[in-house]
Amino acid sequence: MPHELPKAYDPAAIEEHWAEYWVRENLFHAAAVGDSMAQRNFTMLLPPPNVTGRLHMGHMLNQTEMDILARWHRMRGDRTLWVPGTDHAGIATQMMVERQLASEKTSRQKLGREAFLERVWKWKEQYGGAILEQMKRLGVSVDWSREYFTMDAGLSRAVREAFVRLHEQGLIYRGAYIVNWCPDCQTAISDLEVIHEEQQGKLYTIPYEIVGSNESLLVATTRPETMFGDVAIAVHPIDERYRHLQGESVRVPFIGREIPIVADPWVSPEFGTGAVKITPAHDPNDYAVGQRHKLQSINIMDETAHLNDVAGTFAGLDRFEARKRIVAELEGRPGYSVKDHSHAVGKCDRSKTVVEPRLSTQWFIKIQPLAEKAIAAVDEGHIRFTPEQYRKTYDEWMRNIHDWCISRQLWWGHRIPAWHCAACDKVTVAREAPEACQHCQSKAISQETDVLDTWFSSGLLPMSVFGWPEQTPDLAAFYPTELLVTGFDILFFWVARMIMFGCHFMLDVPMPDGSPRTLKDAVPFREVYIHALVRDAERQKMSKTKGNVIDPIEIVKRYGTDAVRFTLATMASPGTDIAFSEARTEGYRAFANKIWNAARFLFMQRERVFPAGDGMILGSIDLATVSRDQAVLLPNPANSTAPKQPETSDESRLEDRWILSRLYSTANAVNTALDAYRFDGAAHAIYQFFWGDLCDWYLELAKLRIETADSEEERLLPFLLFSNVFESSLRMLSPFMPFITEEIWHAFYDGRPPARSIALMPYPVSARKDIDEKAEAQMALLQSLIVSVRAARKDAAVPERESVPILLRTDDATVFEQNLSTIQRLARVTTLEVVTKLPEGLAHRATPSFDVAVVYEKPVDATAERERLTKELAKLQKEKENSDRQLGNEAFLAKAPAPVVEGIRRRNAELTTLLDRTRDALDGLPPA
RNA sequence: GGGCGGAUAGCUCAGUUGGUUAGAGCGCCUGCCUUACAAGCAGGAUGUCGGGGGUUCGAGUCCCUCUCUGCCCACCA
Repeated sequence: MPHELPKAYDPAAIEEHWAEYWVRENLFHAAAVGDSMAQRNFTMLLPPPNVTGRLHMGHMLNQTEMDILARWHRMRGDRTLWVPGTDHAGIATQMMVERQLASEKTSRQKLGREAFLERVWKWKEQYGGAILEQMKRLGVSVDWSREYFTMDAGLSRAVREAFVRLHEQGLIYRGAYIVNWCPDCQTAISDLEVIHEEQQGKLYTIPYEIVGSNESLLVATTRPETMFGDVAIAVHPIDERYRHLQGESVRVPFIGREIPIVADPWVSPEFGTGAVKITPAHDPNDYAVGQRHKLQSINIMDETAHLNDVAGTFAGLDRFEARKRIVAELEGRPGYSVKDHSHAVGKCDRSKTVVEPRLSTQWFIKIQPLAEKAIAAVDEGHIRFTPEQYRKTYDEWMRNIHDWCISRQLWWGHRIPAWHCAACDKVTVAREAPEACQHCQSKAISQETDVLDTWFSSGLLPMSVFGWPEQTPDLAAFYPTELLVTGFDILFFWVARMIMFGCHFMLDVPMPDGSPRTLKDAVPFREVYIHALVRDAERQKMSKTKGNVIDPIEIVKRYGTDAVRFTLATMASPGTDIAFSEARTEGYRAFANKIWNAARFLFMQRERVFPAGDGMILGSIDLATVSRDQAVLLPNPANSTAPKQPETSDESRLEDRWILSRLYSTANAVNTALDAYRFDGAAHAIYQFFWGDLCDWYLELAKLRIETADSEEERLLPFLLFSNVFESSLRMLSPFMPFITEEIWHAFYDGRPPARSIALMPYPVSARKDIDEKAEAQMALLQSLIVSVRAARKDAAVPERESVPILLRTDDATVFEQNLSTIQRLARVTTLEVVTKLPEGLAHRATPSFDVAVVYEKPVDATAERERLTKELAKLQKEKENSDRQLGNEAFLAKAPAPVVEGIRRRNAELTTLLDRTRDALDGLPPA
């Protein structure tokens, strides 16, 4: 039974089936062993989505790009591995579960650490897979057998190993420093997690009473509530205004503590009053000043940013409430003033709470030694960025890097493998829980309660997913990965950290052949492709608060995954954000529909050419690996009784040679574009070829040839050729539109496909010899004539179905005479007569190579024609003038390369002809 | 404060190392239900390439400058 496609293309009806099929067949599994060593690797890591995540448009763009590349590489024969997984997302997940607990009128504190963690794991099991399920629906060609979670046993072991090694190497230290504290999340966060927002605030000038004087020193601050932590007032050493006060003291308002006036060059005399309050426990600059002057630090707030007892009567107040009260009480004091002041405020990336700089004991990575290798890796070209500008961004950041605060006061995450001793107060860092303190052997030890920053574990992924620190076959086979595709938003969070960790740890792992590893092979990936942001159709950033978030699954339901993928691919030009437009998607659904219907045409013709019942199956004639001439001659492997195929030669029809040449040109364009991550270029080339060349021209011609054929042979050739080109096109399209191509491809082979999936077939490639420039040029001429005739017919208002004679004036009519039947069929022409002069009054078109007129009794609309020709004439004249000017320019003739001059000469000659003909035609019109 | 982008047709965007007539999709106009497809076919209109200056035989493309706009980084209270 020949395979039937339903009349209407319905993505919903086919996509789910194939999505499941690909997973079930484990189609995209890559083995670490067994493959030929000659094979090239193509390995990528999926940027792990948060377990709390739902798929958004950014994911879909990222995954579409990765999937196109993965499928393309796989079809080109590379050993392709794409590893999926999810991230435990410390803060996000903990907050999610805490919210759930709150709705049950309980809290993590009430549950206790252990019960809470159990609860999070339960939550993870229940909801954590949602995003992966969504990915499965999108059909991404990942290796599901290698799916990981960042808190899996193996990956957790890698985290401990990395921590312990860094500690042993003296690159991890613990101490009290000013950190970014989020009072809402109640944990320290890294610099990267703080987002600075310009804000309209106030600058308060506050009088501090000078000890032993009636006068006051005026101090400007944006944060009056921190005054209780003041330990000094600083002025610039050479500031004349305050020189006499250096060494004196002032009293902190409200609490009356005496603090010294110190001189420090960090103070800028121009700002505010030139006198700065120093609050080491709550400001990084002040902390530095405090260190220089050996001042103490006074912490005035608790974890929730409420003032503590130091604040006297203000104790217990929230920091902002305290500010209000303080300001109210200062109101009216002599010297006190307020003015507007705009400044950047740091907020917690997750909770949007204003970050409180706070002195606290945390764990840090001494980052400089890691950064140096990471800088070298990129400098020496072991890692390439696309677009290239990100290399600079990366470099800039890496060179100005600060130590990384890696401890978080959370429960969900990798608990720091350090044990505090109650006896000697020292810390034991170990891979596994120790029996006793390594310093004093006391058994009174307890594990550090802090967990690690989530990015610590994700930074290790390129190693840990392959089994590091074990030297596994996977690690040997797949490290380093080839490519990382990601958004710029996690360039520092993730990309930079992976590079630092990879370059640091992997140097110690020998190469598979036992030789020592150098930086070149220690890098976690060789290329980084940074993609754009997906915005809404109005170029607005998508956000929940704006309510303009586009749910990819919704869009996919309406238009099909293939159409959405194709939309993203065509719009993905590097460096520019994507304004996602449904109108565009609608257009590409139409494209999918076009493919669908071309397939239906093919299958209907197959029944006609090979009447039902003879079991005729088309062979897989692989145009990718055979030359143009062989393509048509290949025997059909599926049926030895296949009719003898007609021979092709130079006398074969123009359109046949042309469509093959176009197929190869397109394969070339697509491969070149994908090599440079130009998804847009690749998608456009395929679109143009499939619709513009194959369907609009070749299919139309083939259809007419099959219908009017006199013999079996005449019918067979266009059909087989169309069939082959179509099958090649499916393979070419497959990475972009995996679903529809899979469906049609299986139908094409009528249930007996040469492989389990089109995704396992070879990708079309081409060589220069496959491209027939002569055929492409001749066909272009022929197309130009047909289009001209159609246009002239329209001018003359010839009814669509009526055929008319045409008159042609040309120097060389060979191509037209050889392809008369093509012209007759596609332009509805009866006879073609070559003349030396066109009669006046007929609808006509002029081109550089020919003049053509349609013979039709109805006269042309003289007014409309005059208008058109006048406009045309003006345009030609302008171009002619330009061209004349250039050719009259000695400097141009002398300096411009010969081909350019030649081109302009040729064009100038054409213009002369065109101008003459257009003038003639205009003169030939009846007077207005 | 430092750095990086963007400005091309009504809309969203391409435009390779400067080189002949600046392109695509959508939208728009006209005519067609031609048995693969009206999610279609055929034909058509549309641009002082943000402003100004410069380099060059030649600039959408290179340089300077201005205007508008987006983003990243940053410890000035």
